[in-house]
Amino acid sequence: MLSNACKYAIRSILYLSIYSDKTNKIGVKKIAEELETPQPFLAKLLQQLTKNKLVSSTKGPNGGFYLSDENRENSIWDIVENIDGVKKFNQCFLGLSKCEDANPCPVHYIAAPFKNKILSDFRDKSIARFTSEIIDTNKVLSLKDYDALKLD
Amino acid sequence: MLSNACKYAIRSILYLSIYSDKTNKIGVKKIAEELETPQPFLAKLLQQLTKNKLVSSTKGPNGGFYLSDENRENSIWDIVENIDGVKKFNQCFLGLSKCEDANPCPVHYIAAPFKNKILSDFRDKSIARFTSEIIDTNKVLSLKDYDALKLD
DNA sequence: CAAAAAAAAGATATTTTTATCTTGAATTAT
DNA sequence: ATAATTCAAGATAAAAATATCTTTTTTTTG
Repeated sequence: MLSNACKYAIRSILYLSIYSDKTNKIGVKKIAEELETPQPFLAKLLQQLTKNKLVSSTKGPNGGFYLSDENRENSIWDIVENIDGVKKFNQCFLGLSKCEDANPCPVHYIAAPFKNKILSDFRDKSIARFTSEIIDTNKVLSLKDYDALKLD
Repeated sequence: MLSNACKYAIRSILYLSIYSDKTNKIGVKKIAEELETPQPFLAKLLQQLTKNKLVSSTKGPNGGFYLSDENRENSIWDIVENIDGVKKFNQCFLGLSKCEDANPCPVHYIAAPFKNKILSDFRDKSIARFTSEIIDTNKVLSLKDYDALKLD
């Protein structure tokens, strides 16, 4: 459904949303370690996300990546669009080119409600809101993170 | 969630379940045309499925692929296991290595019920039963197929 | 039996995804 | 200013998924 790249991107942004701000930037190395993702690959992703205004960055000592208030107004869906494109997400679970209510594949009525739920979760909430719900309901972004939150 | 290969395989077997039997075998060419899948790729897949007893075949004139009664006792899940393996299917929607109720990713409680529903649909029904439900509820396996069913 | 048909097998090719490496540019702290 | 730090950019590499091609084997029909 989502590529690795997209999963990394989503988790990175949520991570930055929780742990960074203008005065507390985080380097790729740290992010990659915390989320247990391949570092150079993540660097490329963050580069792309920065170019597309989903993430902010500054160079130099104490530089790194962070989410600005504007960045936090975006949605998870914006990330998906940016990395995978919407096409991939909308594809039929069994690969039919035009699976819909009128000519549903054998699992259409199971898959469609799920997709709609995910979609509204991804599209209708800002990163800011999404993040506060993560914190409120004790969700995790990585196993390392999980332990960290537990110890808080 | 499922690879193209796996989607092709599932649709092929359902197609064979509907349209073939011991006395009415269908060649790759026909199947690939009907399902709108790449022919040589599908040939390889059917070869593998045949070797693993999920599909039956005979060579020579009037030969081709078909589903035996034994083949129909398998489940869709058997196909998934055979082509993609279970790992892929069970992976966390956001890529966490151990996403579960105890340490859920941000969309775990949306994704998990969906996966369970699909899983029980795939695992707890025989191909035979799955197929009869497809016919009863007018599901489709391809757009060509859709038209064919409409005209029946 | 010969020829044709169709799958089986194995080799190869292409594309996409994932990942890494190297060099350059910007920023900041000293 | 300068050195250290960190991201940016571009090139390259490796792996996986997708797709094709060629040859062989089996079967059937004429």
